[in-house]
Amino acid sequence: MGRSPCCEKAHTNKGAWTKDEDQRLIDYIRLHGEGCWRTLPKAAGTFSISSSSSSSSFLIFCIFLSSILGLLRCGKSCRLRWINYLRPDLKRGNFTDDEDELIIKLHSLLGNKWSVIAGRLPGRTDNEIKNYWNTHIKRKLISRGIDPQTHRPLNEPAVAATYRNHHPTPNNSSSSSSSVPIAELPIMKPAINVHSSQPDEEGSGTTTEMDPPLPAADPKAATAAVFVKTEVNLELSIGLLPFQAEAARGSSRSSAESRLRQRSPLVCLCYQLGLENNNGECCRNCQRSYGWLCGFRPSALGSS
DNA sequence: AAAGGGCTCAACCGCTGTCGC
DNA sequence: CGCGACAGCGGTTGAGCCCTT
Repeated sequence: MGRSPCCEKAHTNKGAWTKDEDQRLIDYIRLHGEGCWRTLPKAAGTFSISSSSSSSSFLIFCIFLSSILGLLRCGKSCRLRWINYLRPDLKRGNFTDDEDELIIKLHSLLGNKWSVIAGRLPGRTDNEIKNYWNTHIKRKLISRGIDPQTHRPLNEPAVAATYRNHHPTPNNSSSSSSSVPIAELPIMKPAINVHSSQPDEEGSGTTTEMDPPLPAADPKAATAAVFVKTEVNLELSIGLLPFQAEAARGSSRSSAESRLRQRSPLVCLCYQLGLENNNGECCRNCQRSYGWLCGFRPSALGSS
């Protein structure tokens, strides 16, 4: 179950925004800046009604106000409208081929982390990229014979399929009994040069290389990418650790972490990046020498 | 010209993570 | 430590547009 809706549906406008509503929102944000989306609508002439705070007098006031203004939008709707449509730095128009390729490469690295991908494409929003992916790029990849989810050939050799059956991923969870040496497997080489350079000052977002690192303002996105000047082999193995084994370690972790642990199993990610760990350290969970991100939970890679 | 099927994209919904009390 | 409020994310929906018949 999620949280209760941020507004009472009966008292809010839905659907397309009018120019008047847009202008009201722009004026308010120009004056006060972004943030406090829940309180913004009231101040801007639209308003939200929290189900927890709607006293009857306030409700009557809201209804009275709405009859005058004819505007009712919840804060969430305001935020979305601003971010996806009204923001002055938005780039309008078609995606360029370079942007296409960058999106494809970023998606192959990050999956459906639209907000992180959008962070690498100045002037584009996560919603826009998500829509564009679903309507254009998916088809483009399929026409190239590439699976848009796995970024692997649609009718790839049986050997690789067999390997993945043995090493299931979220996109491929079936099982098989045969085994193939890792060395024989085709390696997904995105041929992306990931540089350890300075932040993207130009913000052009038009390069087909994934050269500049993610902006410092987006540290989680930075975590998700790899900043080493090399070609990256993104073969990835994921192993689930039993809770009991973890509990046996008897670690004294924070309550927040214990709460997190209740939600998701500990995942050992050993990135076979084609890079040996310089320090020669081993992952304590799987004993692989090239693991550098081990023993964290899937949410640790989250984008928000 | 009309019908209807497909496509696009703005907006909504449900959920998670974080923070403050 | 538990709970509620909030911001933000990704998936989904549906109105309107476009194209074909």
